[in-house]
Amino acid sequence: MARDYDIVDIEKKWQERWRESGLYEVSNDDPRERFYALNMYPYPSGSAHQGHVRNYTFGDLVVRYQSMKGKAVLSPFGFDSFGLPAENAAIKAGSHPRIFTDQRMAELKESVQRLGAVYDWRREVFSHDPAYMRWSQEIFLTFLENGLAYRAQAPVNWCPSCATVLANEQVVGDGVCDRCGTAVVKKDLEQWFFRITKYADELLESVDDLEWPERVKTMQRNWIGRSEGVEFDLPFVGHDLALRVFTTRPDTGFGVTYAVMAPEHPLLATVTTDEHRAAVTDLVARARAATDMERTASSDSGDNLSKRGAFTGAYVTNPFTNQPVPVYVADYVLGSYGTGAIMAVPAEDERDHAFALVHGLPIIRTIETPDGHEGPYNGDGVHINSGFLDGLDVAEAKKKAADFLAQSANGIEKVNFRLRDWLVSRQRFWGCPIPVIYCAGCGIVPVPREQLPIVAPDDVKMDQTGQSPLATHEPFWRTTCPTCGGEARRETDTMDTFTDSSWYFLRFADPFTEGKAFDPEVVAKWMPVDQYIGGIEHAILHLLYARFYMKALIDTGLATGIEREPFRRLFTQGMIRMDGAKMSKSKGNLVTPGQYYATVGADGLRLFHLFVGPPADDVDWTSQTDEVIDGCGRFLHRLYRLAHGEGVILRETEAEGDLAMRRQIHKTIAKVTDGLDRWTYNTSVAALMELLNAVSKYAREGDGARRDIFDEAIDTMLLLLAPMSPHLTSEMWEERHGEGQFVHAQSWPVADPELLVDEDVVMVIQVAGKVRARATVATTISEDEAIAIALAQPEVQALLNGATPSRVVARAPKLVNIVP
RNA sequence: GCCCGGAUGGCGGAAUGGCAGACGCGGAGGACUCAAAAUCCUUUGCCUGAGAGGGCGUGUGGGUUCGAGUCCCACUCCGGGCACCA
Repeated sequence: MARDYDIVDIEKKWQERWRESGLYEVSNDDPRERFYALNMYPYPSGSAHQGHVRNYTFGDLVVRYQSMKGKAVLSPFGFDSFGLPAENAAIKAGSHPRIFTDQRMAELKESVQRLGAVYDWRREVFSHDPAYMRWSQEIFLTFLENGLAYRAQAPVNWCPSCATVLANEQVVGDGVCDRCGTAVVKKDLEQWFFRITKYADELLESVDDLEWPERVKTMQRNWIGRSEGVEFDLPFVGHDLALRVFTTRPDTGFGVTYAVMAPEHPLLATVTTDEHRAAVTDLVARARAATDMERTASSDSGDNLSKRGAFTGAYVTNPFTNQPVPVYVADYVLGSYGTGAIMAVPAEDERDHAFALVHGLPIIRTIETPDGHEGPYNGDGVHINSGFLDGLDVAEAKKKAADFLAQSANGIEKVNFRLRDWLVSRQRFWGCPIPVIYCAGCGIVPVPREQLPIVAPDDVKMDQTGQSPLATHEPFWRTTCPTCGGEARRETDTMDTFTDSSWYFLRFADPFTEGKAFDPEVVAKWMPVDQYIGGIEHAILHLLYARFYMKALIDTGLATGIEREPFRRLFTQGMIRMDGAKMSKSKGNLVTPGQYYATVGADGLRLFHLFVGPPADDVDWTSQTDEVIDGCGRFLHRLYRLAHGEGVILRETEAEGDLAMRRQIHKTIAKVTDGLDRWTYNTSVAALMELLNAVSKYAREGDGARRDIFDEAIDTMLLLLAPMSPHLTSEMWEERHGEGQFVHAQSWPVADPELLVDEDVVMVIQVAGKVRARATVATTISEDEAIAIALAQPEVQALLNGATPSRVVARAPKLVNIVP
């Protein structure tokens, strides 16, 4: 047997070479066409698992492929290093989150390097680096100055047992505290918000232009949730007040038989009559105490609903009918959406219908239902019982009703969004401190920029039952007002870690500039990200927040001359699953990559992840998986042995089969390239396997291979495989072309168009759509010639039995279909 | 409930409206070996047939087409997202 290789040695050697050579360091003034490839900012969770391997295999393939295509590729790496897991681990161990985080960052970094993924490590960024925090905080201040950050009272998650505020992520399962299991309730606290709703329209509209997976785009659209309707007044009977409501169905106004206020509605106490006050107060108290789960539970049992609504004793006048209708309070109406009150149309709205049944409220149909329809109907139809709207369809009636409300009830057409402003305050320690100071005299005072970054001290007790850990550290929060010099108090909340991951890609583009977050000119050179790669779990929040940041940074002048969308193309990879569950550390079903490095190497494991199926699909890790991984390793060994001439017969003379071999080489170039461009990596790998099979046959059987064609075949395979399995291809390329030759520094091969077209082709001859014969014909054959050949086939003659075909379809040179 | 995906051999999967099942895994048989591993070769959708061959076949039922895994309509099941947002 020909000599074989030691994959562990080879991978070690090349990983060192790549580190030393700086092959993937890219300068900001590189004149080549730019390409920004980016994997999503990872949370440093320690050694890489298969999900990481998959993610970074795809990312590294893009980097090396685009680089071989002659682009200046920006390939940075960093860590989303703030966050709860480190804080919780530190509390448990009586340690500091930084210790955990730094260690886990080192582990993940080591893992991606062991995989052979290459980055420009000079650009490394991590969220808890004071040099990064400085700019995270400055961006906050800029948002504050521009009215994009504001402070407001908001209901937060409160654990009565721990007496502390919880971040959303700490509320688990059925709305209970993840520490003690107590039901979480809402409590109003002053919180910081980012005004993301200012961009709701733009965030929604520009989704259309993104080259993103359709389902991610849909999820973004649903989350933003735009709806058009009318806002108008329902005047209270006996008060000089009106209940303002929002509806998308003004056309159903004649069917309004009651109105509903949210428990949080500011007018509720005023309009409630004394007779009903006790019941209303009771309901409001229970709504506030209810967990989100209870309140939004969609169990439409009448029992449940009856508890959740109460009559206020008040009436409003329906402007359509001029009749009074009762006003209820119910927690199925949200204080935070629309006007916090609705007109209820039980005949045409499911929720109103269910509520009306329980409370014995009248139901008046205003739209003719299809035959046999029962229950609420929200489809199109002709209006009935609707005065001036009778006979109109929904679209016509909406328009007319909106006009009517504009004249008679202060109606205005209004667009509402499901999207709320982004609550960024977190009562946690391991995050970026919010850089403001509270002064009794001056109010909210931004920390002067020259005092940034505000970094939390190390000696903070995190395991507190109270509010933010930083609030227990007096030397931190006690300060003086930068404006008046008086006693003041620092903000002790930290920012949501999603703020850190909302601009890191800009810092990657320019981590070198001192004195600002980034140089807008440099950033404009690299942005937008050409290929963003990550998990589907970030389909909504991270991507939405980063999109918002980009727009806000442009509008506040921090970024200029740059596209308003940060990520031009997005690819979301599938999950790794085992026994139906997502493979994850918390589920304890990890299959670590380490065990494969000794057998098939990182190269073989990478090849497996590319080959196992379409990159976007989930991967089921089964009992067969190890065999498939071995198969990928086997392919690499077969290539190596063939290249080293095992069983190969070489000749200088020409022979039959030479041209066919060259054709297949060039067809493979086209196929692999197409697969890489279309993210169908599994087919690219398959094409390489096919080529290897063919070359093996060509070189080992009969007359053997012409030397130059054999070399062309091997070199082409190495080039095409280089982005997938970079170590072995590097080693083999160096063996073949000499010390100092990098396969990844070569140009990506280009298929010769003349070799993509065959001289002869097998034409399929069908009778009535079934294949009955085949004939080898020239590619240039005419339709008439094709038909003549087809009709001459004995199989065709037999089936036609002398009859004249009723129809003959020719698609020369591929197919002729004869219809008897 | 609404929205988005998906369904192809024993398995992962391939296939511009034109030979369904490329490629790989697994299986079967063989070569090499004292033997095994490794490697190599042959074979492998299902039914039928000794064989040549024939028939069937891409979740179900219709449709368009000379021709449908692919396009259209209706449905079933599976996965995911959203869900009192008026």
